Amino acid sequence: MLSQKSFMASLPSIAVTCTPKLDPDFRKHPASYSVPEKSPSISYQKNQSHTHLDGNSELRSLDFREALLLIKEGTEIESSYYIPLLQECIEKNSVSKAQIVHDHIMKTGTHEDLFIMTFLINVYAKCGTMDYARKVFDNLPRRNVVSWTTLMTGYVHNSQPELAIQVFQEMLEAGAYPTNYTLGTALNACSSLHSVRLGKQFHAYIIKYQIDFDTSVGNALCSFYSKFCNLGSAIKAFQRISEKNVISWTAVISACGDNGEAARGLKFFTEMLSKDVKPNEFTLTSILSLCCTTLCLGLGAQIHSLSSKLGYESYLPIKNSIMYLYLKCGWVREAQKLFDGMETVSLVTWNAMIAGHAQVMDFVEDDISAYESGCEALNIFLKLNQSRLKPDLFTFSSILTVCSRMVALEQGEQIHAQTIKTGFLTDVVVGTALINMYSKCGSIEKASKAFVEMDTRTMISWTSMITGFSQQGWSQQALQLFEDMRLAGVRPNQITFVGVLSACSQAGMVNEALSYFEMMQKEYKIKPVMDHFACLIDMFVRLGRLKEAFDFIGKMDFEPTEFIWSLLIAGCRSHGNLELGFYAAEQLLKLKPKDAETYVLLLNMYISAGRWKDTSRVRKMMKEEKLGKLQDWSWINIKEKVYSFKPNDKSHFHSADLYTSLENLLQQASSLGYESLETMELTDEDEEENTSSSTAYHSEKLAVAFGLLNTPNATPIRVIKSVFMCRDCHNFTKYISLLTDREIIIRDSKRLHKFVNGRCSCGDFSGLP
DNA sequence: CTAGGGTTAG
Repeated sequence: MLSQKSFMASLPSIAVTCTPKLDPDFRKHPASYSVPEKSPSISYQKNQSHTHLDGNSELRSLDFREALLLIKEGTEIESSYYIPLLQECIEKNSVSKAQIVHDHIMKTGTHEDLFIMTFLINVYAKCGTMDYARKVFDNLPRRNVVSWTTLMTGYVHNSQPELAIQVFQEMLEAGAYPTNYTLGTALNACSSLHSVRLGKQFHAYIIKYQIDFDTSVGNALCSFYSKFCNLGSAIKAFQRISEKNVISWTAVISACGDNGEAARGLKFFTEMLSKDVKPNEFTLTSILSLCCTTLCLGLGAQIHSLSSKLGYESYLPIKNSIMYLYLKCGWVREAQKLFDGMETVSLVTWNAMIAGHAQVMDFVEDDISAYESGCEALNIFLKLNQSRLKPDLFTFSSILTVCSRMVALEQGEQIHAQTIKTGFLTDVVVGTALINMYSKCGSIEKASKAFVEMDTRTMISWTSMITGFSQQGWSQQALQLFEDMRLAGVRPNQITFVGVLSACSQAGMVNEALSYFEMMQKEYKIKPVMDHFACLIDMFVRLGRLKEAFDFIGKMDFEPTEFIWSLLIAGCRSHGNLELGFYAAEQLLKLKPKDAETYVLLLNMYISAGRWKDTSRVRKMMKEEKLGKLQDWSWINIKEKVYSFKPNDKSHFHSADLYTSLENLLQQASSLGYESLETMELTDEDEEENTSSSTAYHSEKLAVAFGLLNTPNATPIRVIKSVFMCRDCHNFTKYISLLTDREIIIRDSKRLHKFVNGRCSCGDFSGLP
């Protein structure tokens, strides 16, 4: 590994020994690489193969050899004869073909030709065989800056940026001058090396020799700064380019996209069009990627038709982006159709499908559809594993997220094993996704182990672990970890503080919560958002300090959301402050909530207070807002099979046993002091089944009972529920955990609940209806 | 030299 120091030491010497002028010949370099317009006769095969030889490689390789036979071995020939053949090697990614040509070149004496040999280096590099590329380079009769640069580029593309920098040094020592291309490649090496310092040195050098106006230098600078999240410098570098080409525009557009400024990227795109710069396939994919982050389906469709017009219709990255855009916008069927119709797919295609379904899980209205999307993602992952392609770090981070959202521990553990085998666990994003998988499945110890075993951690890794501790009710550990994070010099963000404040809230640590709230604003200059206030209000409500909670709402400099009022209402209900509760309910109704759960909360409050006028008013509003009934479903995953339950579900095998065991549990719990609260009407009125039965069971009770009957003793039970848990079920589940000595993990639409020994990790969240 | 796919939230 090359140390940065050695390069820094050598920089001044370039400054002294190099003339400010660039190598006068470098500008000829790109032109001489293109195929001559009048190609020699043997090049006809290339075109032919494009039209109808697809899938007939045997015939093709015969032609390839015949082409070489046309030239007598030993006769010196022009390098341009080899170019089409070598280009074919690149297209086919064929090292063996390259070796045949290479052999021929040696025998005909063409190896004296520096141009053809440099091209050969390029071929081996593109095929991923840097050892061969290096050998060709080492045996070159002479070297020029182009051959040095080609070798460097090869190392950068093959993830060996340190060797690229080393070659740069060798080049300087050999007395060659860097060109704009060399410097561009060097900058790319710095990006891959994650070395801002080294890159800035190159920038200084570039400024010194006043070549920042150069197109390829400027392009490289733009993407270099973009990769280090310095969008301002990236844009500056772009603006200094005197002759901006498509690549410059594409670079600045993707810089905006990569740094979360999609709208700005789109502005550059319109500016580019107004200057009559024609977008190429790279530009179009960048724009489509912006559409994905901004969910601009309409623009995406326009770009789609534009790309067809420009002839990039069948270009795979564009197809992948369109498919991903469809998924992200919820057009699952259209995406699936596109996927099914693709004759060639890449790993990116699979990954986009999996990641897309993971996103669909996150935004679909009901958890039932979310669960189905998750199953679909797992199926796609299974199919990918059966294909010739192998999952990579992108696949693993997405699929682990799917497992965490599905609370699918068994699948998650298998994937964990796979990440170890394939070596992808060393990737920090995969590692972070693993932490989340374990913590969302209620295995906080394993999450913590995964965290400890990481080589490097990002801010998100720390945040995930802090949030994980907090969600499991391990407030002390969460706060301790936050202090460790600060000591490690990692800067927390908004989301980190959500975790910290929620930890304080659960532990009822009012003073700590308020001081962290202040620290966030004063020390880290982070503006509090709704989630931070929600944590604090939740804290006061839990403590029964409703007045303070209410006063805090007044301190916010924005309008309270549905969630804030819901917290207060649920709190007022459990602490018996009806007056404040009704007031909050009026405020909430003014907002015309869009969330069916909120209405059900209100409905139940009014029903239990006997306020029939208000009850019918709320029902009317629900109809006006076109909100359907809540569907109470629960799922449990046992031995990779999924069982789903509706309330009072009797459709399962041995369901009589299920109800008997629930009755038993109910009796035992009652003897320990459990009192059934009035059961919340989750599914709203008109359900005769509910009203006729004296003991109505919400779906999670059935799923838990099913789990108890069908898993060995002491096995944790993991259930997902489509709507929020009601207080009665929450309370009853505490007793079940105590009576059966089991861990019961229930993830509802709002939170994670882990019941152990009669207690829940949510610390009796105040938002329980 | 430029592109498509990944991790954190009440």
